[in-house]
Amino acid sequence: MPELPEVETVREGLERLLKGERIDDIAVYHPRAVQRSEGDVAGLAVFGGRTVEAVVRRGKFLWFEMEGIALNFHLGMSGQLLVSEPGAPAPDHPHLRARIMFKDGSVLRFLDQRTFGYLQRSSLTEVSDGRPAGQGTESPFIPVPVAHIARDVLDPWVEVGDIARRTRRRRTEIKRAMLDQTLASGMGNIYCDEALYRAKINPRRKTNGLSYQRIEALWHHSKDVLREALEQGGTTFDALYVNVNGASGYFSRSLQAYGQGGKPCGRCGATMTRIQFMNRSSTFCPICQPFSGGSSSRL
DNA sequence: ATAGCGGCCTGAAGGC
DNA sequence: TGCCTTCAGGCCGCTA
Repeated sequence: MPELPEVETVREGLERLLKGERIDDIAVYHPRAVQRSEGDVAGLAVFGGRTVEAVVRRGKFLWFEMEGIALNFHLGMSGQLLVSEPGAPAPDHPHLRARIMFKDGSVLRFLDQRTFGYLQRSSLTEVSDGRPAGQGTESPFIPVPVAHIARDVLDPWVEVGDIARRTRRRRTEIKRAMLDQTLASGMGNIYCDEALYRAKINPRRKTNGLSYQRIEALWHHSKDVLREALEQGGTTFDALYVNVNGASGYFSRSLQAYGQGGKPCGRCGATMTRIQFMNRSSTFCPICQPFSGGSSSRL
């Protein structure tokens, strides 16, 4: 499951290996790998001869700036981007969805078991605040399909106070708000559970029933969780193999809430509760993260 | 406009 | 042993 830290690791690898290179050709092996792409599969031909000017990320979206247009990627649930340097093999694979061949002989392969991921040709549009559109660029231009996605919590231009104020205006459950990519992007189920655990907030608490201070603290915890995961996960990938690996070190060593249902809480020893929530699971400590009032209303 | 929910997809894991 | 069901979850698009 590539989450924001994994996508940023991939971005850094692609930037290091492919920035400045020119695309020769793109081959597509599965129709679902190209979704909502301008000109459909045939439209990808315009990338031939164009240079990768920047490799940019906002939330879990990743794109190449290519001389006025974007080649935009989303890895979905199971996507991988693998770079083979010139002369190295780039073999077929049962889940191979596309190959991007570069003039220098490099090959970028897109693999995706569950085909939730895709690549697409997109026009660029200017972001309203005029600031750099994402990690990896100074340009304020963003692919049209990404324009509605908010800045992510690791974005240097984002202000936690601003996210907190907009969160508090919502009238919904706090975890729903955290997963809403138009409020702040990049928070998946795993990192939401971890941040809520650290902030001692029940996932079903209402946004308007929490103080500004607690919501602000929650977003600071969110930022910390993502930064720590990035620091740990970013060291496990070598230069030749830009990988996305759900079993990164962070997952096995550091998770305190996600996947811990039935196990004792690391703080108080109570049994961690797992509930169904938004067609997925949500795990929390019933003592540290109570649903109603009590100690949870204080910091 | 906004909130909330269903659908997309396949391999692993568990039950019988 | 083997078949069937359940689960994982980000994002889009539909509905109210």
